[in-house]
Amino acid sequence: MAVTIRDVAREAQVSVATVSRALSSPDLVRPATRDRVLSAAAQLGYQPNRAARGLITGRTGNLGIVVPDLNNPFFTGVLKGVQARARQADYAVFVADSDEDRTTEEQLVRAMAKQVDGVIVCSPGIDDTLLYEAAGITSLVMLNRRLRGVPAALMNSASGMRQVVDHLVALGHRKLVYLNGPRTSWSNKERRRGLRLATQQHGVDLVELGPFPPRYEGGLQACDLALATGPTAIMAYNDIMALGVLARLRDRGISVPGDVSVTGFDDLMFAELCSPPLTTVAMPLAPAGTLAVDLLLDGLNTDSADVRQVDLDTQLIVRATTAPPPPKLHP
Amino acid sequence: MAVTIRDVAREAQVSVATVSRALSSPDLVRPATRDRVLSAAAQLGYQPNRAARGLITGRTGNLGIVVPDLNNPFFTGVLKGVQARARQADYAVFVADSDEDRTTEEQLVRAMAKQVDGVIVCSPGIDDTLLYEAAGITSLVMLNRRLRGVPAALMNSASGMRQVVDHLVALGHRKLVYLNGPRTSWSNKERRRGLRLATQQHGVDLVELGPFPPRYEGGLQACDLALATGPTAIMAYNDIMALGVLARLRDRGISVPGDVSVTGFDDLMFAELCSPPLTTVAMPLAPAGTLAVDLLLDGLNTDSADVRQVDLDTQLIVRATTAPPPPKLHP
DNA sequence: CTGACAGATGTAAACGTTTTCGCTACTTTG
DNA sequence: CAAAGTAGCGAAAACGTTTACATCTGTCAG
Repeated sequence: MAVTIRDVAREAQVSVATVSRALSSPDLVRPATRDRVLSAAAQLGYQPNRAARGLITGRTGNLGIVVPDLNNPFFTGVLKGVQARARQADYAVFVADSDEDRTTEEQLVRAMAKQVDGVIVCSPGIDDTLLYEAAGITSLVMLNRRLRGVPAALMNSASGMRQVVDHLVALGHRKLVYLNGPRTSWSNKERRRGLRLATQQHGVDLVELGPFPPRYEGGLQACDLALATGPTAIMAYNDIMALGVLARLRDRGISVPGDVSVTGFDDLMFAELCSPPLTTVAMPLAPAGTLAVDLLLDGLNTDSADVRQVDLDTQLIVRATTAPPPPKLHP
Repeated sequence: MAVTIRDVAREAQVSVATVSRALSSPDLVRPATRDRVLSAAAQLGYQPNRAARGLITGRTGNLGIVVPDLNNPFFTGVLKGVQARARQADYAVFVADSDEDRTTEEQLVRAMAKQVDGVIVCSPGIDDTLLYEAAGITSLVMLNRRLRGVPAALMNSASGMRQVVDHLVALGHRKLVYLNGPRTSWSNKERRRGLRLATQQHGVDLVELGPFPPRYEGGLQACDLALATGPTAIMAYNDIMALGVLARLRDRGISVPGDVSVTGFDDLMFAELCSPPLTTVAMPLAPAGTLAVDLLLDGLNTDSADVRQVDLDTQLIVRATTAPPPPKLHP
């Protein structure tokens, strides 16, 4: 049926061992025979059977990524980076969607472990203990989550939040409110950390609300609570929530950024397209994806035991939802 | 290292053959021994090595999907369906992003072919001949594209477009303009087909413009051209273009839906969230994904040579961008 | 000239399954 | 009761690689 290494061997008048060597470690065979093998392989259109190779080497040439929701542009952004880098390294990518469910998430990692050389986990939710357990089965790289002894590709949310606060304070805002995302999320913790530091340093008021579901509806709900605290700027956990805030503000006839400023986080596509365009923090999604792959491959190829946790920079994108606060009515 | 079938055999006091049978064709072994094997396997945490199995069966237990752009929510919608159905059937999913590039698209299909039992192709761009060639290497299922002899999961765009026209005509619109997407796209052809039929039948005016790039910028550009033809309703090829149209209309101070109605296509997330919420056509994305997997598995398991091309229904979603046209100023 | 050594290649074992074939023991049938 | 089938199971071959080991040739040092 398919052309095997044996066919190439016959065509090139050598043994299968020589063919294998000529292809995988070329410096072990004489140049003349190597050329004969290579041209024979090319002529027959030979492609090694990865299953057979994997059976003996223990390597699959695959890697996996498990994400909570493929419909979330955040994750597809990193997936895109993962995909591209993996292809360069001649790896194939398994993708699994956990539907935000922790138990299936764990099942997925476990099921993948058998067929991949490593897996990238983008899971705000899943338990530490389960992750450590999974790390025992296969090599792991975490995305946006710090776990002792496990390599990680991190995006510097704290720095992004600091940039937001700096920006708002520079505009003259003194009463800020932050709408929390999920309590368990590492990203939310980081954002709060950056937030606390920056607001304390600037000596401005900060009210924290939530947690809210990081969704449009969460933004709608949070908006009214936020307004009740009388802020001049509302910082949402992410862009989708910010979109909900914007919608609710419009419904209530409150002008953005005239009466109140709004910021998001993530810089998803619609942040640029909504109206007014959203001031937000751009996350290095694709770079984080490629970095995650690099970390994974590093861990596989070098037997050094150093686990690297790399921080990537984030960048405030100023658009049209932030402006100086309105002048005080009763000075 | 890992627990193999031999370990299970020893534990259960049977031969490896019996273990294999107990797991893959349980009715071939006596219930008593089957139970012994199963409990031994469970106790040891045995998981079959898929590479070894694939080596002998010729099946990999994987399937692939190649999409033009992972950042496009349309494709992640179907990917999500694919992923879910594949998992139910105990298949793993390779995903590849071609970055809208035809040559890499072909390379990807070719590279995947070796490691999967079949691949789902969501490619408006790639050549027919290349696809037929690929179909020779592995089993193929097309998404939203009709190709003789190749199974396909199709979404009935024509019907969706008909629903749009019916809706607009019922509101009283008589001058419609359609903004074409890519000429080569099967979906665009289908939408035009439905459009032509419906407008002729209703006897209303239709102006076609374009093709435009199916993006936000395409919508901006198309909007001005559309207005110049004096329509009361603008139908965009897809939601993203419609978003551009809405933005441009707002900039020009034209009220939606007061002065002009706008419709999109696809019902992506932001269609519901933008303002005003967009009247559009919902596409069965996830169902199409699961259908594609079913078609693929059908083709693999049954040796019947019938190729099925299944149409899925689309559904008009009326939101706030459509209304009766403004009364004529000069009657 | 001999021994050792290096380079190039071949032989065969191994990887973990599935599956064909054959064997045994039992059941059915004439 | 003999012949023929059948159910249940084990032995071993096969899948397509990689790689440890063996073999062979030639070169070089002594």
